[in-house]
Amino acid sequence: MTPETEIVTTIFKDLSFKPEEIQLLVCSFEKLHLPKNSLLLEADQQVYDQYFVAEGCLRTYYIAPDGKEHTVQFAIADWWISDYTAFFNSSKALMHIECIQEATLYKISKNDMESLYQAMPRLESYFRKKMERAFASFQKRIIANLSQSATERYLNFIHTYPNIEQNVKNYHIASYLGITTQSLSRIRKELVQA
Amino acid sequence: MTPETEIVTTIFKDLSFKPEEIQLLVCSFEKLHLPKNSLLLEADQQVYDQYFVAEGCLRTYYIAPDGKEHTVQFAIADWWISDYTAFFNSSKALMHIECIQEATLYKISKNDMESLYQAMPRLESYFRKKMERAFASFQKRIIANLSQSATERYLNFIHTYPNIEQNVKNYHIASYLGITTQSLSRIRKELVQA
DNA sequence: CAAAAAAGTTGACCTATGGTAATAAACTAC
DNA sequence: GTAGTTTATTACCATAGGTCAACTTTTTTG
Repeated sequence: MTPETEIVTTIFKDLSFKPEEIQLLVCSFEKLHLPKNSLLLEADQQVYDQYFVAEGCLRTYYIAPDGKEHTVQFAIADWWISDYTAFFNSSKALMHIECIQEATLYKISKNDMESLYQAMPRLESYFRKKMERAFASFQKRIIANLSQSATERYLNFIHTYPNIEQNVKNYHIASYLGITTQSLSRIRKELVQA
Repeated sequence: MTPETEIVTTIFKDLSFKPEEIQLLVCSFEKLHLPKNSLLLEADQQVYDQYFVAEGCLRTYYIAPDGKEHTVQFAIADWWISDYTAFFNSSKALMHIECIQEATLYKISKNDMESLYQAMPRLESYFRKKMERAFASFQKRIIANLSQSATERYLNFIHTYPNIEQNVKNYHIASYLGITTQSLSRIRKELVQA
């Protein structure tokens, strides 16, 4: 396996490709390394790309007018990350993306994605299904936010994403759950005592 | 225009089709009428279908273990509705779908959808893009739930969905916003006074 | 149109979570 | 290993929104 084809087998584990397809895929992606605490994207920037996380941990967060941060998404190995609202509309980012753990990413532009879809319809199927799963999990999160207490949401989070919990600070988790770090701290204390 | 092709031009306004494609589409959809207050879907039922709303108003809601209802989605003309988590996974519904205003729907099964995607890849593009927009709007809702007060979310709702507001009860809106009817009532009172 | 049912409002009180601030603990870097 | 910085905890008070219960208004139905 050449270093180039590594990209393809890493990102599209479940698919197989003809040599010329591999060539096309390899040309569409760009590998990049990101140090801890760096910003991959800032609000108001034009969003051309989405990123596949090969290694590391990142988060997408929104800064409200009052200055408070709200984490919308974490991403660890095998996840995709971007400001998707902006990416899909080719518009400017509302959110920031921060590297939480030193990361290796594969970047691809929206234009190149669309070309790949044209060239390989089964790729479009693949991403449509990914999109469907992402949609379903966001829907679950909305339900959770509407129906559960902060304690329930926290338990649910550490149960569902144990690999993320290990990589991120408690204040990242708090901002994902929609509570303050102080509240999370109280919740954690109660859980230890119980 | 025959009554059959009406389905196609209603649902896929932006696309054009060959006669044999229209035939295929027409065979895949089933038209149905739904009276006000009826249930289109109940939790625990197997979900095979999604529905295009030609007319009327429906809502998808989740009933939490404590018995409280949480509205996840409204749908008016031109929207699609289902329990998508269950539809995508061909699993059992977590949610209920209720007809709020007498409705005309076009129903299609997941299997038929997949066949259509095979036969017409541009249909898959069409739905992938729809999915992307739905994903983006759910993301915005998560951000709103995390960062805004109940009053802000209410104002945002009536501004964004004036056509829905007219069709639904206040307690539907409250359950969509994640507050009680009493709180919504207080919020409305304050807004009138201000 | 009258009665019944459903929806919406209001008030008194309660609770989960937020805000501020001080402190402690855990990392980081020299 | 110590100083400095970042992160987490704790305490005390404030507040948005929830709960319960009564009441009013609107809608539905015969």
